[in-house]
Parts: sequence; C-alpha cells; structure tokens
Amino acid sequence: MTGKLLGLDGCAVKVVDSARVEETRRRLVSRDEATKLSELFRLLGDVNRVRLLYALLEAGELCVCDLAATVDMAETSVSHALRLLRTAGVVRARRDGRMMFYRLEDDHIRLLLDLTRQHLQHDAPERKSAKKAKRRLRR
Amino acid sequence: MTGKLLGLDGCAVKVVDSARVEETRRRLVSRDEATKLSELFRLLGDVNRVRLLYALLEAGELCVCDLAATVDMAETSVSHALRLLRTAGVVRARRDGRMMFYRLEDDHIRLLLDLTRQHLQHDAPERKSAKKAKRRLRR
DNA sequence: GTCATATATGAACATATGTGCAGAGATTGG
DNA sequence: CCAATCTCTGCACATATGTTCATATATGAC
Repeated sequence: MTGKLLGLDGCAVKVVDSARVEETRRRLVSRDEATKLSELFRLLGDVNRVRLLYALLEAGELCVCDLAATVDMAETSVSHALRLLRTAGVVRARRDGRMMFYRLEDDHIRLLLDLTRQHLQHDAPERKSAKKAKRRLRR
Repeated sequence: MTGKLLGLDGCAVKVVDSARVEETRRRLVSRDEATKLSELFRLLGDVNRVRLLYALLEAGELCVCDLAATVDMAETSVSHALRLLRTAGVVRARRDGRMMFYRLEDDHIRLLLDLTRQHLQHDAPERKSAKKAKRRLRR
C-alpha cells in the first residue's frame, strides 16, 4: 500500500495516501509565507518580549524606562527587544522629546495576544487534569 | 520629573510615570503565565513546525510519512518536531496499526494559525508599501 | 519465532539567540 | 558651545535550538 513520491529535490519519499498528500501540498502555505509566520511566532517566543507586549497590551503606551521598570528588565535589553519587535511591525514607536513611547502596532496583534492567553487559560489546566471538552471561546 | 522605583531585586530603576507603571505591574501577566505563553509561541517559531501545522490545518489528519512527504522533510525531523508539539498539547496523536496519525489539538489552535496568517496577509504587504489603514479582520 | 515497516529516541554537532557591557546618537536645558 | 538624560547599537560570550546519524521500540506479515 505504501507508494513512492519524487520530492522536489529528487529524493524518493514513502507515502501512504498520495492523493491526500498532493492535495495538501497544493493548499499548503508557501515556504516564504511559512518563513514569515515562523519569524513572527519566534519573536513572540521569548519570555521578556512577551512580558513587554502584554505590558503594552495593558498600558496602551509606555516609554522605554517605564517598560523596563514594569517588567523589571535592564533598559538595554528592553531596547534590544523593542527594536526586533519594531522591525517586525509588532510594535510602533513615537518620539516625544528624548523619550520613545511604544505601543502595539494594531488590533491584529492585540487579538493574537488575547487569543493565545485565552487558549492557555482554558486548555492548559484541563490537560493537567482529566482533559474534558474544551470548545468554548468566550471571555 | 523622573522618579525612582525599587524593583523586586532591590535594584533602583528610573521611571517617568510611576502610577501607570504600578498599575500596569498589577495587571501584567505573571511570570509563569508569560513563560507558558512564550513557550507556546517558540514552538510555533520554526519554519518546519509551522509548515507541519499548516499542513495539518489543511489535511485534517496525516501520518508521519505523509507529513514528511507533504512538507518535504526527513521523517526523523518530523518525528522530533511532532513530539515537541504533542508534549505542548498543540497536536494530538492516534495510532492505527504501525502508523501514527496526527491532527491539530483543538479549535483554539486552528484559530490561532488562521488569525496569524490573516495578520501577515493583510498587514505585511501594506507595511512594504504605503502603510495605510488596516482595520478589517474579514476573511 | 524472524523480517520488514513505521515511528520514536538519544547523542553530537553546527548554528542561532539573548544578554550585558561599552560607547554612540539624539534631544533638552543652561 | 557643554553637560545631562534617554535611548540605541555593535560586539562578545554563554546558552539554547534544530538537524542528522545510529539505534531502539512497536506493530504487522510470514
């Protein structure tokens, strides 16, 4: 039942349901898009950056030193982190005098942060215990 | 205008708006929660794992070898990746004979993948060009 | 039982990543 | 102009991470 399929690099790979594989390959996100997706997720994949983002989610807008005080980090680290987030379009900077004020870029980001937090709050505790139905998406 | 605030570690940090900082600190996600959030995001922060997840999003359920064929990876790598995703509760495994079939764990994950993809499709192109209004969340 | 298949695991290596330090910009006030 | 303040950047180091190879487990066929 196991068939063969010639990959793009010419390397033979075993497949079981070649029809479904072909169909999925056609619908799959492109490598470029997948790369961008993973880059965005990787940016969110750091405790300190996450804390900065959720601080901005709560506060709306904060300057670097207040962000540092809020999440209890060195200002240099905050600056490094914010540059990455800014470059990726996750946060936006506004200068006021010698201070820079940062905020989340848009509602999409806010939704993403919110949704993920809900996911952990609803599902993680269930997985630890009896793992029951977990359908709801309320707040 | 710049005040001082004694951090938890006893290190003095400069603050501008100490009231807002205090308020934000109270509302901020806990360190534990932030850690879990970042761990989840970090899992999604890899091109290959992302491609696997979006393959499952399209296909519904696939065995390891078909997943490997779909995203053009070595089966060992796929297995390693799936273990991480499984441990974190992002995917779920089902055994059928000698094969293991994987699927996304729940609708929360599907929503997360979908929302993020929408974010990149709508916002990323705009940032490259003139950066206009980007409010909509349709599909 | 043996063999073949499908997947999982462990270890090792190369690379990527976050952090802190030193110093550079940028802006304000005198 | 200079000094002070707030933030940014480049470099270096320690750690973390993904991938590969070899091997182990598990199931089914004979």
